[in-house]
Amino acid sequence: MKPIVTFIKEKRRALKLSQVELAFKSGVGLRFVRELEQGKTTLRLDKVNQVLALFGKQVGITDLDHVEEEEN
Amino acid sequence: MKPIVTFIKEKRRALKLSQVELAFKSGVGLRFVRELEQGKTTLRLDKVNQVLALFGKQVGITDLDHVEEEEN
DNA sequence: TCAAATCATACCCGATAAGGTATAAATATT
DNA sequence: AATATTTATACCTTATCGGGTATGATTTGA
Repeated sequence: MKPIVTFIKEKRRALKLSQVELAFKSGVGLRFVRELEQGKTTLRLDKVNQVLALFGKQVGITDLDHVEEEEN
Repeated sequence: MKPIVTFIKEKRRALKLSQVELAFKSGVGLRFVRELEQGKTTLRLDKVNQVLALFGKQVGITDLDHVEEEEN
């Protein structure tokens, strides 16, 4: 399972968006996008979803990665 | 995809835990467990993970449910 | 190599999440 | 039915998230 952090970074760059643009398009603050991409763990769920929605994703339940199988 | 809310409620009851016990075992406040099970969307990510960890789960990326296929 | 764009870090402020607790409502147990 | 357990609602306080912004670092590209 790919961490949210890396998913967002990859997806954003794939779409050639800057953090500023991503912030604007998703309606969150720039600060938030930065903290998000830097792996801050105390973010608010709804804000994270707000960003993920831009990529057709949302937060959901996944297995706890102990050893980690990969995919995607 | 099962919403986090329902997953937690189901899992907790399956393990015959009260909200109080769940709160204690996961190390979050009782209030948090309540708000979590009532679908509050502004919760902090790390706290949600703290609870999910008890069930071997964590928060991750899932598809946005438009029409919703079921499973599980 | 220099300039421009992008990103990281740090500060302040207002809003609110989280915890604690108390009480009421609802469920379960006897 | 009466009681005990569990859950919901409400109030208060503290800590901090999120936004804004400014500055410095890093990356990109001309």
